[in-house]
Amino acid sequence: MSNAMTISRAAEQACVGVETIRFYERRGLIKQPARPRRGGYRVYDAELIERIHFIRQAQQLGFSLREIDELLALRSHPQTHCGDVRSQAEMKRDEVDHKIEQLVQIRTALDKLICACPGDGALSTCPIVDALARYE
Amino acid sequence: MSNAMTISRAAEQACVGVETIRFYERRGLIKQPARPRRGGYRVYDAELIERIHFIRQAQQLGFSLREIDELLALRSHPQTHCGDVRSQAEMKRDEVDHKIEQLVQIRTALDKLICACPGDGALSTCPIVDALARYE
DNA sequence: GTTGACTCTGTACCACGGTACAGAGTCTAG
DNA sequence: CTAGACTCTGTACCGTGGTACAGAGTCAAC
Repeated sequence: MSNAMTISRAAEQACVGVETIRFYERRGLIKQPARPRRGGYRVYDAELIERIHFIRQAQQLGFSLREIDELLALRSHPQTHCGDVRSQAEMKRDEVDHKIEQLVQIRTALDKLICACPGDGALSTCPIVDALARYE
Repeated sequence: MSNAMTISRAAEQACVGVETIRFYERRGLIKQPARPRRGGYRVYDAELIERIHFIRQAQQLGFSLREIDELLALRSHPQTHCGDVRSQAEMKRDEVDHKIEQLVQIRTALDKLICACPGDGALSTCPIVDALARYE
C-alpha cells in the first residue's frame, strides 16, 4: 500500500489541495473512488488526475464549475460530437469578449479621470472625487 | 412628515433597493441617520444620497466595496490631497489592465481551440476536449 | 380609529469556489 | 507495539455583494 495513490498524492499530482479534491467530489465533478474492503484509504487513479487537470484547465479558460460540469457531461456522453463542445467554447469566447469590452470602457474612464487630475492641490478640486460624486 | 425623505424615497433617488441601503449601513459605508425622538422613521438627506451615488459610480469603475470604503475615508479626511485619490485610481487602472491582459490571453486560447476544431466528427478527435485534458 | 403602506430590527439565505476543523479511523516506520 | 502521519466523515466557515423574510412599530389618509 505504500505506493498507492492516496488523496494527498493525487492532490500533489494534480497541483491542488486535498480539500479541493474533496470539494470537487462533493460537487460531483469527480467521483470518489470506492474504499477498499473493510475501510481503508481510497485509491486514486490516473484517469481521475486527468479529470482534475481538465477541470483546472477549463477554469483557466474562464469556465465556471457549473459549466465544467456540463463539459464533462458532454465528454462522457457517447452521442456527443465535436460541434457541441465547440459551441460551448464559442459561447464562452463571446462572453470573454464582452467582459473585455466592459473592462476597456472602465479603463478608459479611469484614465480620463487620472489625466484630468493635477495630482496636487486640495481634494475639493479633484476631478476624480468630483466625478464619482456626480450622478449622471 | 409626508414629504420627508424616508428610506424608500432615498432608495428611489439613489437608484438602489431599500435593502441595499440597509446593507451599506451595516457595512459602514454610509451612516444611518438618527431616528427622531420616540422612534419614528429615519430621515435621509441629500448628502447621503450623494454618497450612495459615489459608491455606485466607484463600483462601475471596478472598485470593490472595501476599496470604496478607503476612498470615502480619504475623501472625508481633511489632510487628504488630490494625489492620494489619484494614486488609488492609478492602481485600479493597472489592475484593470492586468485583468484585460489575462482575458485577452484566455480569448486567444479559446479562439485557437475553436479554429482547430472541425465542428463535426467524433468527440474523440476533438482538439478542445483534448487540450483541456492535457496537462501542460 | 382603522386600514394599508411603509419602516425598523434582526436574522437567514443566495451563488461562488473553496478552506478549516473535530473526532474517529488507518497505515507504516522504527 | 506504538508514535506520528495520513485519511475519512461531517459540518462550519471565509469573502463578495447583496436579497428576503418575520414580527413589531409607525404614519397618513379616509
